[in-house]
Amino acid sequence: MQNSDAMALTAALLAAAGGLTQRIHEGVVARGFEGVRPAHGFAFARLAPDGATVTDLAVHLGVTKQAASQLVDELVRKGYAERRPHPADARARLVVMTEAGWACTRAAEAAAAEAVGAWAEVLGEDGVRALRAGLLRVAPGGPIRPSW
Amino acid sequence: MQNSDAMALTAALLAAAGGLTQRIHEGVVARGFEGVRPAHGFAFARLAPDGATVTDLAVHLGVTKQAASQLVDELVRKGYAERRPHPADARARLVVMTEAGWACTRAAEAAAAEAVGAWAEVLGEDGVRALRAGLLRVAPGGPIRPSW
DNA sequence: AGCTTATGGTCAAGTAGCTTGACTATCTCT
DNA sequence: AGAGATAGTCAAGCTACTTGACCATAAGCT
Repeated sequence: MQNSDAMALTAALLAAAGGLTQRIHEGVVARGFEGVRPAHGFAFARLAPDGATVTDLAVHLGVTKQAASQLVDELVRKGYAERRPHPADARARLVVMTEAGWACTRAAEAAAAEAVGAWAEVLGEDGVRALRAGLLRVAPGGPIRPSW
Repeated sequence: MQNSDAMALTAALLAAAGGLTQRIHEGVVARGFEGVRPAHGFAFARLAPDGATVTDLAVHLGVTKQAASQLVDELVRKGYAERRPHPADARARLVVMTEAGWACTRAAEAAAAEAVGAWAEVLGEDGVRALRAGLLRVAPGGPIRPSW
C-alpha cells in the first residue's frame, strides 16, 4: 500500500461524507424545512427518542456544552425542540423534540434514503451494505463533527 | 433498506472521515509540524507537483478565492509555500511549495499510512482496498471540505 | 448533619475562518 | 481599440465556535 493511497482514501471519505451530508440537507430544505443545518439533524439523532441533556448533546456532537446550549437555543426558537425540567436532577434540563422536530427528522431520513439510493445504483444494495459495515467497524465511536 | 440505515451510514462516514483526518493531523504535529491545519494538507495536494493559482486552490477546496488567498498568506508566513510570478499570465501568481512544504506533505502521507494501517488490522488489506474503491466510485468529485 | 468537590447549565466576551462587496491590473474576444 | 471576463487583493462583517467566570444542585466524605 502506497502512502498516497492513504491520502486518496482520506480525500474520498471526506468527499463522500460531505457530498452525502449536502444532499441530505438539500432534501430536507426541499421538503419545506428552512433554517436547519446538518448539525441539527445530528442533534435530533441524539434527542430521539427520550430527549437528552445539553451535556449529552455536547459530548455527542464533540463541542463544548456552551456551543450545544446555543444550538438548543436555536432549535427552541425555531420550534423544533423544548426544554423541560429534568425528572431526576434539578440542575439539568431535558431537551425534547417537538412534533415539528419529529417531522424534520422524518424528512431527513427520507432524504438520506434517497441519497443513499443513488449510491445503490452504482454499488448495488450489497455494495452499500458492505460499505456501511466496513465503516461501522473502523469508526465505531468517532466524532460526528468533521470539524477541521 | 431502512431509512435509519441511511442515517447510520452518513454518521459512520462522518465519524470515519473526521477520525481519520484528526489522526493524520495528530501524526503531522507529532512529526514536528506545528501551526498546520488539515485544510493545509488538502491545499498541498493541489499545489503539488507544479504549483497552482489561488483560484485553482479555491475551486479545489470549495471556498472563495479570498479565503484561499488568506490560506496561502498563512502558508507563506509559515514558510511552507511561496508566491511566484506566473510564467504565462501577469495577473496570476503561481503558488508553489517550499522544501518545508514538501517535508510536511511527506509527514502527512506517513501519518495517513499509519492511520489507515490501523484500519487494515480490522478490515484486512483487502477490506481497506474495497472500502476505498467503493468510496471512489460514489464520491468521484465531491467537495473536499465537509463544511457544514 | 456539614463541608468539599464534582456536575449541569448559563452569561459574557473573544476568536478563527469564512463570507460579501468593492476595486485594480491584466487578459481575451470582436 | 474597446468591452467584457478573469486573477488577485483589501476591507468589513458574520457565524459558529471557543475560553473563562459564575450559580445552583448533586454526590461523596468525615
